[in-house]
Amino acid sequence: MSSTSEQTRVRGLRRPATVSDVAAAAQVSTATVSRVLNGNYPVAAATRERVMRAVSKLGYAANANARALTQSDTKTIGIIVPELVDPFFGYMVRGLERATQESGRLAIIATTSFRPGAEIALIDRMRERRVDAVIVVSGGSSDPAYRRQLAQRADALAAMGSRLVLCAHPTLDLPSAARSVAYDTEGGAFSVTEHLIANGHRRIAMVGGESHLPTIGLRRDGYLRALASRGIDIDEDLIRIEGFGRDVGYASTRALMEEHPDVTAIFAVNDTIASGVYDALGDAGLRIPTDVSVVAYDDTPLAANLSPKLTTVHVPLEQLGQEALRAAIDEPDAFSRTPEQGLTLGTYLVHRDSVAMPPR
Amino acid sequence: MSSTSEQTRVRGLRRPATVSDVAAAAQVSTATVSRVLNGNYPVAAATRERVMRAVSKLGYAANANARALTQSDTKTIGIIVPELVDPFFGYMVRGLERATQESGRLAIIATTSFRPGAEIALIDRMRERRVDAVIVVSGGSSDPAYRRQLAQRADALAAMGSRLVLCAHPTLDLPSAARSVAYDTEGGAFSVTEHLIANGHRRIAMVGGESHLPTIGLRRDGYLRALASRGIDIDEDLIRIEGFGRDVGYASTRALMEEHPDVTAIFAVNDTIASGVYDALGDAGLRIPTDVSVVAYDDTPLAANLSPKLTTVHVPLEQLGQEALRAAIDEPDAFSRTPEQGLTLGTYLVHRDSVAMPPR
DNA sequence: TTGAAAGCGCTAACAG
DNA sequence: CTGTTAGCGCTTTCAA
Repeated sequence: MSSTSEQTRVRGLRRPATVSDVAAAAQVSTATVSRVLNGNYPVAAATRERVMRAVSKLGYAANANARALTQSDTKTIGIIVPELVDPFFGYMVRGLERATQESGRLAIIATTSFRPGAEIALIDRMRERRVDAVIVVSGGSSDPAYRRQLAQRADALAAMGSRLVLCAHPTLDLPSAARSVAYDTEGGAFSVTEHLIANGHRRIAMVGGESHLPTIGLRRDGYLRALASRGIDIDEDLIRIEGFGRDVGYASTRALMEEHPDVTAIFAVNDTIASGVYDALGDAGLRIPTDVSVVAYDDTPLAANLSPKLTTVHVPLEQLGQEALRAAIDEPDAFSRTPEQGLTLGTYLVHRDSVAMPPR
Repeated sequence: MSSTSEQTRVRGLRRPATVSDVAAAAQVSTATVSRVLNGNYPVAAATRERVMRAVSKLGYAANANARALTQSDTKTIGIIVPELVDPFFGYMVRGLERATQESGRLAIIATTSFRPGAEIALIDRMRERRVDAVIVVSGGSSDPAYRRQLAQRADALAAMGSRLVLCAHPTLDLPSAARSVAYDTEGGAFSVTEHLIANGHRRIAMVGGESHLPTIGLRRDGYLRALASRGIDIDEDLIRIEGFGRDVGYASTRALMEEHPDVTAIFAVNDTIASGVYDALGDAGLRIPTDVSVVAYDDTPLAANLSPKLTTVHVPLEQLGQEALRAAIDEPDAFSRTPEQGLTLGTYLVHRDSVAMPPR
């Protein structure tokens, strides 16, 4: 009881201990304190000992802000993401955050809740913090003005020795210092649609998504290309890009099957939508995959939990995050394996139980 | 093309602009620049104009680290959480992060992946950053040594004008400067069990969780108290606290129903476990709620997506996060509505379709 | 309304 | 091996 340590006894807003305090307590100079703390310079064992004792006695914690002032980096990464709860973003952020900690850094994570303009504003706030890099996950829009702003921020960051990395983000298509780590969105959509066609389907609908989102555009592109490559007519009425969420998947599917009972397969734009599709089909008395086949995109845990288990496109979410961090901190040359526009990770189809041949 | 701005033209690691640069460009002193930027001091309109022009010309972004050195706060909150992808933590972090942004701050978010010891280490790293407060979400353990360390950190933070807030965390039960925001864990478990009993159930099993986690301990306490209060014998063999995850819920339930076919109701320790219970029951040819009733805890979106929709205990996750942030930044007196140990938010039962009277 | 100068806590020459 | 000192970029008295 009587040995309560110094800093716990003195309650209230006292000034935290500084190098000088430690130096005084250990009877050395501040330079010596700095040296033992950073361990990057020879110091006599006895001295070191004395300093360490003082450090723990005073509960000293070096002021990272002061340190940042003299160093070129801050050991901080900025991460901007639309939403944290959604597993699509969640897994990417997980990969990102873990890699950040492994690199000895800490992550400032900020969400935009899809607010337009929020990304740019947050990049600026992170630039003030002098983060080693800022990583913008997905989101964004195809608006040219927005892309121009992003490119401008990329250059501003580069000018101060930092970096902008786009993760699972539509390409900027603009000369800029931004790096980018993406996945093969269009290709995944192509192969999953192709898979349906190979199974004999011709009347294939596409459900879910927001038409202004670049990612969705790419998924549709892949779908269309697959259809076209097999000479199947495009029926625009089978494309129901009417929003996100399970409910939307449900409603769109109910309407779709009512109007087009000849549809034998549905490509849900992501796993969540697919679960709505499942419900709608069930309520309409249609069995999966006997009556209608269903495929989706993302391969979140949900896919394996649906019944029948969902055939879906696997996106290497966590890996995307890891690679984005590498792109953020790697030396320029180490990253040179990705010449210009950046790295693109492959996607692949995970075959499960939601696809069969169409009923006759 | 020719009007490329200054900072975009000069590529490479140039030193970012400073107040002095701006001052020089605007022909004023650094003090004046600081004053217009902070807007907390009268400055002639013309001067202000000149400064602002220089700011945008140079692409100046104030160095937050330097600023932190002269200010008492850093506009940064530290958040430590076991995992981001899990919706239980996800929603809390969402509430936390949003409230943080609304308060004009940015959040450093770090995950522990349940690594023992990681929390303490991360608190220390955040203390170096001089965060305005660090919020530890859930996790933890009932280990006394750990609790002592936490209490010590709480005091160390308080000593430097910061603060430690425990969110949905077991109580420290130790005198310390830590604040705490929790939910009525035991009460929720009590009422959901009580609900089952009121419906006529006597053979009520409990499935899922890790016995060393304090939260699970409290959920079991509520369950036991409800049983005891109605004079129902406790059968330890109906308590299957064998781990987390859907798979565990499945396996435990299969074994349970095999050994105790007289069980008519199952209390799953959370929604995820419940989905495993659902599957197991289904595979065993048992219908919900006709043959066996199921209830759970958390009320994540999953609950409403299961069929039949799951009756579960609602936990105000996002609100918990918001309140934790309030506790983190509120003036001492404003927070005084929570006298000592902190705030406890209520839980309540959400009645859906997974409970019925037991079969005869 | 503006400027000069001190100082926040730390690190990195540069001397000894 | 250790100490002195000069900043890093900003805010803030104190004067003008």
